[in-house]
Parts: sequence; structure tokens; C-alpha cells
Amino acid sequence: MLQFHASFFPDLAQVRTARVTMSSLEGRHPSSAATISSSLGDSRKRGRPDSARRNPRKRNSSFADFGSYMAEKNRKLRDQFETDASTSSADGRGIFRGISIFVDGFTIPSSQELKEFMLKHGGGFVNYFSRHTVTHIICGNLPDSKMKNLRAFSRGLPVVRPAWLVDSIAANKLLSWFPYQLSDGVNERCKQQKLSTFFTQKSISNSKNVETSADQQGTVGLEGSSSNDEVPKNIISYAQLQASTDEGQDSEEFGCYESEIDFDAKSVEANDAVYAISCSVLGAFDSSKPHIHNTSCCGNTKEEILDTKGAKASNMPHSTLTDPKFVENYFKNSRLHFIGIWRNRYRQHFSDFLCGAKSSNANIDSLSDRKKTIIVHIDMDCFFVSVVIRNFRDLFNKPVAVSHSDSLNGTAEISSANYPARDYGVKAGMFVRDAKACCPHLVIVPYNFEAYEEVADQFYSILHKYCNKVQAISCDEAFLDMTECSRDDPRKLALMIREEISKKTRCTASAGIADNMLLARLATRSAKPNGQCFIPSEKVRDFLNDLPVKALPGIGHSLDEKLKSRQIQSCGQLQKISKEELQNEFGKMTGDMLWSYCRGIDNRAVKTVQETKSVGAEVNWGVRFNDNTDFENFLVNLCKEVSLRLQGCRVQGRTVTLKVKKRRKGAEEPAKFLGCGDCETMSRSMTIPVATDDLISLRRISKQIFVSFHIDVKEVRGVGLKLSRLESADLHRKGFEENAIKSWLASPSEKVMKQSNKIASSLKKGNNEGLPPLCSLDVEVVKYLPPEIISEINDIYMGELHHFMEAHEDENRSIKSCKRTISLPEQGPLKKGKLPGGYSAVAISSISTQRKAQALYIGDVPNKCNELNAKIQCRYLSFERYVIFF
DNA sequence: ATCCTCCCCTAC
DNA sequence: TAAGGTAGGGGAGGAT
Ligand SMILES: Nc1ccn([C@H]2C[C@H](O)[C@@H](COP(=O)(O)OP(=O)(O)OP(=O)(O)O)O2)c(=O)n1
Ligand SMILES: [Mg+2]
Ligand SMILES: [Mg+2]
Repeated sequence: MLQFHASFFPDLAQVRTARVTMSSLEGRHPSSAATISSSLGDSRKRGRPDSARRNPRKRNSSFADFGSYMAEKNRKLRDQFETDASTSSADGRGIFRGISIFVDGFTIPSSQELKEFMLKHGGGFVNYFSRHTVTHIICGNLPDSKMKNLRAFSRGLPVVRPAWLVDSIAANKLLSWFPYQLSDGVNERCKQQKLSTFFTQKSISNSKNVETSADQQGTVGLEGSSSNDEVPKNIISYAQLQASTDEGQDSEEFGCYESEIDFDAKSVEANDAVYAISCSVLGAFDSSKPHIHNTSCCGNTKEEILDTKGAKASNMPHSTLTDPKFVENYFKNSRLHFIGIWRNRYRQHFSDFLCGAKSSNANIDSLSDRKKTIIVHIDMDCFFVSVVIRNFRDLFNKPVAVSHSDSLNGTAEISSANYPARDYGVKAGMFVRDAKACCPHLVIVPYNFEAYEEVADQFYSILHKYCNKVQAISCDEAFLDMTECSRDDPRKLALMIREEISKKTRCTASAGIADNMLLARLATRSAKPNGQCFIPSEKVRDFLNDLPVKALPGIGHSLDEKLKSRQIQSCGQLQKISKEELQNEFGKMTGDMLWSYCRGIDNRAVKTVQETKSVGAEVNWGVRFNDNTDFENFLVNLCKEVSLRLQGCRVQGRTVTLKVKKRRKGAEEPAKFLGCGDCETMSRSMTIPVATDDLISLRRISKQIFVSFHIDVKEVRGVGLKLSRLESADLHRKGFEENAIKSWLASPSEKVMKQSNKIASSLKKGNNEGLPPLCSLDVEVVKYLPPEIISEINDIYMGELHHFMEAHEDENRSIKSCKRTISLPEQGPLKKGKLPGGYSAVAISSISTQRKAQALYIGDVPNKCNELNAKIQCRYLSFERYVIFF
């Protein structure tokens, strides 16, 4: 049945003749392309070559002082251990003399107990990781991502299980830590192979079994398995590193209320002048690379198998061509995906708070509010960086950025850069190679998505404690409506919140306080990092006057350019333009927004809940297909993803939109590795009468749309699938338990409810009573139904249907049927929405084994739900399958 | 007028 | 090597 439908309905594809429009940013705005700096599109790289080349400076000088630095460091380290040992070794035995541990994560025995062990036996214990004071990292079994993260830092330091310490104490002597190294067992070797070179290299030093010779080559790591007072020898130092002097912000000019929060515990060591940066071992990194590839321990799993299948496979490591689980893996690693779907997680985890808060005033007339609203905006400082380095305090003052790659010429993007890095011009969205060009000693750290979730949860738990009107903007950012939350000074509250956040998460947040959301947000920006700012109404004017228009939320690159072309750069200048003029130029709403925002006016209310309007998934990286099978495979996976997300949100959608990026004619290879490059985007939607989250439906519809594009799959560089016109799935599912057709009809229309009752009662009779007279069937619909259904109907009508249809055909041939008929799949010159007679048809099949109603759609259904339902005539055909005409 | 589709723009 | 997603707002222009 299902298979049948799948092959049947595509034929009915082109009832609608909606145009396929092509559009492309790059194509339409060639002039602005060169200056674009947003995160998408190769337009930026075209305009970039010169800027990418700048700053070749001080790459060599960095290595100058290496030897003396290491000598000094070793000396200091030994001194430190001596001190530790002499002061803390109670029994004088000191089996851990010279050992200093950092405990990461949950351990058995606990961190506290381990600390006591260490101190008791002459060892050291530090609360904050620093390569200068730690000889061993102790941790229990960590999830993959944490392990990955840890490796990025441990570089050269052994990561060892707590049992090493316990056993040593039991043996009353220091055992070799080597057998206690933390690894994930057998799988480890294969897992590592899948990691990028970046991480593979980082992990090498604690996985001698994997790659011993890398140590000998001296990239990183310890020599000798149990001589622990050695620190990594060959780490490059940057003696010339300028102490970054990013002290407090000076936002007092706006009368801001500024307060830095300090961490309660001080770093164990304050080393400034020199610093060994593990991740920036540029030269050494590269030289070790071929070696690693040669000796790769467990190559040839999936990829090699696939190599035999696809010829190009080896060239495209993680494209859709080689990785059957590409979609899954891709989303696992995509930062943008992470921040994109974070909201879903938030909704689930904090649903209690959302309901309790009463979405409240949707009123726009906050003018009539007697009390002035108090809005607080809070945003974590360089969130992705802060979280990852939160236990590594010696990185706080160094330029650090989060990225997948640490390669000098990598095209991986910077996700977030900390403030020292920003001083060098490093920005989110940059390619790593450009960031490195700005800042050669930039430390790159990997993503840790689990940790982001964890910290975001902590962040929001704290916010909800202080305020019940919280609007989540993203994983690191929220608005609080404090108007009724407290009688206290909101500045004091903001300070308390920030203190609690930094205490709990070891990451700092900044806050803005003002009368409305716009100003609060602007205040936060001016307070960053680790500060807060209050903008009283009397200061608004001054605050805005010189503010660049681009700083206003809602004004991005495009609007900024348009305004610039009219000599408008600052809010003050924008204020001089009349509202009418702005509306004429930019549209009603946009003009209104510009006019209000540049005056600091914003009437939006803090919304604690927001209705979901669409759910979708797209991939525009690593997408390469050789043939249709490749493509269909991928599309199915994308449909699966969307289907799961719909179910996760408990919604179903009626409008399916497929978006395809196609390589622009003549476009060269993208600058970004496996990127989509210069593309034209095609998008088309199809609206079905019954909301669905069903994989099979999505698959069929999306394929149907794709076919209508008539594109060569070899040119496809990106695919997206989105559902809109969402309805609650729960309403459907509830009724479904009783019977599918009733539930299908149980949409919010009264008429439909009546209708469904009628149907339900007719169903209960369980016979053919409700059968319409043969002559009322529309043959023009029936003849396009699946043959097995036609056959079934024919049976029901005791073989009369065939005769009836034949007669109809005859009649049709002789006369132009005066009856309204449905015109189905012909690509003829039908105008959209102008079907002859306006007939459409829906077949619903309810297959009990799947416990799921499947709606199949033919034709052009009016989009107004009620109108649609009013037209429905439902005819019962059998218990298992239903056909509905309307 | 109002709704719809196909975009573009914006922000994280 | 590398993971360029997601969702909402809104404008233009066509259909009803
Ligand atoms: N182009 C972007 C923008 C943001 N992010 C991610 C990383 C950020 O850490 C996080 C939060 O975005 P913010 O705009 O709040 O930026 P940061 O928190 O990094 O810096 P700031 O201190 O300016 O808030 O989203 C990203 O991956 N790519
Ligand atoms: Mg932030
Ligand atoms: Mg943010």
C-alpha cells in the first residue's frame, strides 16, 4: 500500500505550477559581496585575499626564548613541589613527592579524598589546572566529549585513573602511572582515528600505545613512563607575548554602573611574562603530521570499505559521499546546529518555569503601563570559550578561540573568541587561518557541547530563581522582566545574579539594565566583559547619539549598507529622518523599527514562551552527490531528522518546504573545505491538507519537490527541509487511539467535529451503509487512485465501478464534460490555483499495523482550513483504508 | 483587504 | 581538512 502510494503520487506532482524562483545573495548583490563579512557565502572570501595575508609578523620571534624558558619553568616547578612536600607531608614518607594532581570531574575516591591522600603523602593538589603546577590529571571515566576536551589541555600530561593513587598508597610506593592511563579501552583506538588530526595529535602523548614515535619525535608529551617531575619539553613558548591589559571597561561615560566580579579562589600561580601555549605549536604540529598519518593505527574501517564502492571516496573524507551517517555526524559537530536547536532543549527542561510565568502581557501599549518596566539583559561573556577554559585559569589572559581546527591554513570557523583574542581582531565566524594571521599565538580549544548545555542549565536555573519572567534568547543570553520581581535595586539584583553565575559556572556574565529590551541589550554590550551597565532614561539620548546604527539589533549588514549609502551612520543621524520616509524606503514595519530604535523606543514585552512556527533541518556543508541514489539516501536521512524533531516538539506540519543549494554555473571550488561555495538557492513549498510528521510522507513530498527542480544532483551543495503551518500532534494522536479518520478530522474546526462524529457513527455500524451511490463518485478522482484501491472500490460496488468508469470515459470523449472535473498530473499550462473546476482530492490511508494515519495529497487545496473542511465529503470504503473526496 | 509563496535579513 | 543551522520577522507581488 505504502509503496504503491509512493509511486503513485509523484505522478500527480505538477498540479500546482508555482514558479521556481532562483535567488542568490551573491548573485543579486555582487557589489556588496566583496565587503560582506557575515558567516555564510564565499562572497567574503572573494574580497578577502589581502586581509588574509596581513600580519605575517612575529611568527619567528616567538620561538626565540624557548630553551631558557623551559629551564626556568622546570626549576620553578621543582621548587614548588619541594615546598608542597615539606609543608604537607605529615608522615614524612612522601611517596607522592614531586607529583601534583588536578582532578577533573567525578571520581572515586572523591576529589576531596584524593586531595587528602596527596597531601598526606607528600604530593600536591591543585584546584585549577595549570600546566606549570600539575604533573598528572586524575579523572574517572568521562564521556567522549569531555575526554576530548581534556586531551586538548592535557597535552603532554598523563591522564590517569584515581586507582593509581590508591594502589600506590596500598603498595606504599609510587607505582608507574602508565597502566592507569585513562582510555576508553579497545574502542579507543578506533575512536581516535575518527577524530581530527587536531585531536589525534593532542591525544598522542597520553596514548603511547597508539603512537609512540610521535613522542620521540618530540611534538609533545612526556619522556619515560614514570619519571613524573618532567614537564613537557618541546612546547613552544611565546616569550614575547605581550601581557594583555584588558582591564575594566570604561563605560562610565554613560553613567554606567560598573562592577567586575572576581573569582573567589585565586589562581595557584600568576605567570605572565612567559607562557607555553600548547595548541599553537605551529611548526612542530605540521612536522609531526605526516608521521601520524603513516602510522595510523587502525585506519580503514568504514572509509576503506566505502572506497571500494565510491571512486572519489578517499578524496572526500566526511562528505555525504563517504559517510553513511553523515547527517547524524554532521549535526553532532555543528556549532550552529547546536545553538539553533538549543531552544528545544530549554523548552523541555524548563517547561515548568515557562507555564508558571504566564506569558502575560502581549500588550503593545506599554505606554499605558503606570509603572515603568525594568528590563535586565544578561549574556555570558565569550560563552563557548569561557566554558571550555573554565577550569584552566592560566588561559584566561591569553587569546583563546574555539574552533574545530588548529591548522594554520584551516578553513574551519572561529565560533567564539575571548576578549584578549578580540584585541587582535579575532572574531566569531572567521576562518582559523585568518584568525591565526591576526594573532599567531592564538590558542585554539575544541568545542564541548555537553559542557555548554550544562552551563546553560546552570545559567537558567539561576535566572529563574531571581525572576519568573525570563525570555530565553539563546544558550547564553536572556531577558528578565524585573518590574514586578523585586523591590530591590535592579542593579543590585543583576550583580547578585552575576555573582552567582560566576561562582556556579566559573564563567562570567555581563548585564544591562534599562527601561526596555532594546536599551538593556545595548547596555550589556557596553558593559562587556564581566561588567554591567544601567542606562537611566535621562542618559538615553547621549547614549544613542553617536552609536553606530549597526549596533542596533535588527540592523545587520544589509540595512547598514543601505543607510550608509544615504550618509547615515549614527543613530543621531537616523533620528533626523521622518518615519514616513523610512517606511517608504524600507517598508512599514522596518521603517517603524528604525524610527523607534534609533530613539531608544522599544515596546516589546518580555515573552516567556514563544509559539513554534516552523521546524526544519538543513545541511550546506560536505554535501556532494554522485548519483540519485546518493541524494535520495541523504534526503531520507534529512527527512528522518525533521520527522524526529517534529515529534520531539509534538507538532505536525502542513506546509513542506524544500530548499536546495545548487552550484552556480562557473563557480570555482569553494574556499571553505567541503563548503557549499557560490550557489543559487531554489526553494519551493507544498501544502497538504493534513498535518504530518510522518517520514514516508516527508520523503515522498520532498522528493517530489526536488524532482520538480530538475537539477543534476552532482551540482547540489546544500539541502534543507522545513515544515510550517504547525498543529499540535497531541490533538491528533489522542483521537487516533479510537480510530484514525476521526482523529484526522479532529482539527479545531467545529464543522469538522460534526463531520467526524457522523463518520464515527457510520464506522461503528461496521457495514457499507454509508456508501455513496455509485454515480456520486467522481471518476476523475477515482481513476487516479492506486489500482488496488480502485479494485477494492470495485469490489464494494460488486464490479460496477469498472463499468461506470468506462461509461464515463466514453461520455468524456464525446462531450466536454459539463461536470466539474479534477485535472491531475499534466504539466499543462495550468495556472496556479486555477484548476478546472477547482476540484482536489485527498486519499487517506490508515494502516492499522502502523497505527498511524497517512495523508496523501493530490492537487491544489485552498489554504483556508475551514473552507477546506467544509468541502469535505467523506465516504467510507473499508476499515483499513479511507478515501476522501472534496 | 487578506492570505499565500518565495524570498531576504537578522541573530545567536 | 571540517562539521556554512535554525527560526522568526517582514517585504514584494500575486491570488482570492
Ligand atoms: N557566529 C557565531 C556566533 C555565536 N556563536 C556561538 C558561540 C558563542 O559563544 C555563543 C554565544 O554568542 P554570543 O553572541 O553571545 O557571543 P559570545 O558569548 O561568544 O561573546 P560575547 O561576550 O560578545 O557575548 O554562540 C557561534 O558559534 N557563531
Ligand atoms: Mg555571549
Ligand atoms: Mg549571546
